[in-house]
Amino acid sequence: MNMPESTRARTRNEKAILEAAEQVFARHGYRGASVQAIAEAAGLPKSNVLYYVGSKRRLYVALLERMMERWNAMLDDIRVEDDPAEVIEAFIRSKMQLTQTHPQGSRLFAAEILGGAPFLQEYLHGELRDWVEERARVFRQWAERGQMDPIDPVWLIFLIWSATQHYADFEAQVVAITDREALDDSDYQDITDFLCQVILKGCGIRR
Amino acid sequence: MNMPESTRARTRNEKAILEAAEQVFARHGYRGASVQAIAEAAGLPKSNVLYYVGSKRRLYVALLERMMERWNAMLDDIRVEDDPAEVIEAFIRSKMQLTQTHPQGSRLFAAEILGGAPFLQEYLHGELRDWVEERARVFRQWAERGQMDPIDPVWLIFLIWSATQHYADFEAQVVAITDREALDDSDYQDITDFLCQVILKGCGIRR
DNA sequence: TTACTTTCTGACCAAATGGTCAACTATGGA
DNA sequence: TCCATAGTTGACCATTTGGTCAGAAAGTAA
Repeated sequence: MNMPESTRARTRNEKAILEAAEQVFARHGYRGASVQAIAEAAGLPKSNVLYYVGSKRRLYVALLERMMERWNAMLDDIRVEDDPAEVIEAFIRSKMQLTQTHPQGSRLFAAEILGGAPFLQEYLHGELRDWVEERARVFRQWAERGQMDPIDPVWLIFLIWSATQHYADFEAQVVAITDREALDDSDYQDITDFLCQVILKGCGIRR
Repeated sequence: MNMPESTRARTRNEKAILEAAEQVFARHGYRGASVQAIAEAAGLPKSNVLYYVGSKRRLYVALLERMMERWNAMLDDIRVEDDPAEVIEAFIRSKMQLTQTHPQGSRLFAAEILGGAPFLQEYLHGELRDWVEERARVFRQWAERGQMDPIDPVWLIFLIWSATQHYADFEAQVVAITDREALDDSDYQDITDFLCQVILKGCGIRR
């Protein structure tokens, strides 16, 4: 990796800006975040941040897109012939891993939805909805075959999303109530195992 | 109710302000909300809003306190002799009702936690933590008696909180994916039944 | 009516907002 | 070396921010 100094600085700064911005946007939402605060968190002058990202709006959109990419990378295929237990467990585990590895991104996403998802309407109504319906179809077939209870698949997907997302979005609450400084790997292991157990059993899926 | 005009106007305006503020704070968080926007939503001049509430900060705190009162009103007592199925089902149902009747308040609360809960540290570490531990103790005894599976009670409480809260906080997502304009009473009935069924069964609670 | 209190509001303020720009300093290839 | 390009930044701008205040308006009680 023998890069010219200029591009090295560029990538370094861009990374610092994205990281800082994700933090600030997650904490305060789009309106509540200030370019000044982001610049300070990145250790750069405000003008320099704007030189790199163009505008606050574009920075925000770029972060949302990065998060959607991570999300999409998680969403693998599914077939009726697959084993329900395996698929749903893998689903819970990968969603939980996303939460654990990108809590800031999770919170950024949450803040966007909380605010009425003004930038994500298209994505939610398009790609994501299709993905949910595709899964739902398979879940219903599993239920018909008696491989799981006849529950509404969409509510099940929301249950998994909410239960996992919670540990990023409500981290402050979780940490306060469990009297920890932060959740560590073994906590996340425990929680993931707990969720797999309760949800699979709750849906009548044998494993 | 024959009130003098002055007090009638006062109560009317205060109500309008609280409602408008809950909406704006929920949508944009503390920093992102502007007194101007709240005033417009309440149909009053900004100066008038500040005349009533003193400051943005005090308005925000008053709203959080109102939400905590609603929350506390929901949290009833629990004893080891009670029936687990009944208690947990009632718990899920009352939490869901809070979500349904006060979605703005739910979102306000969520935004506060997302931002690191700067105004709620005390409450989370005090009252709420005590309440959770009290419940957890009883859950553990139920598990020992074989009335439910030996799961971590705190994760269970978080599961119920997250799964219910989700339908207020992520309403924009739910609405987009299910292609509705809004969730109605029968939707909430279905979801509540679904959650009771899956969670009770998932915890090995017979009913 | 009069006297007094409460409600209301436009004008105003210092500070912060997102964004522009001209001037400056690297950097890297010729 | 020289030059063009890229990176950097403080000064600056119009607008918005939360909040104050003087005084107008309206209600209340005698």
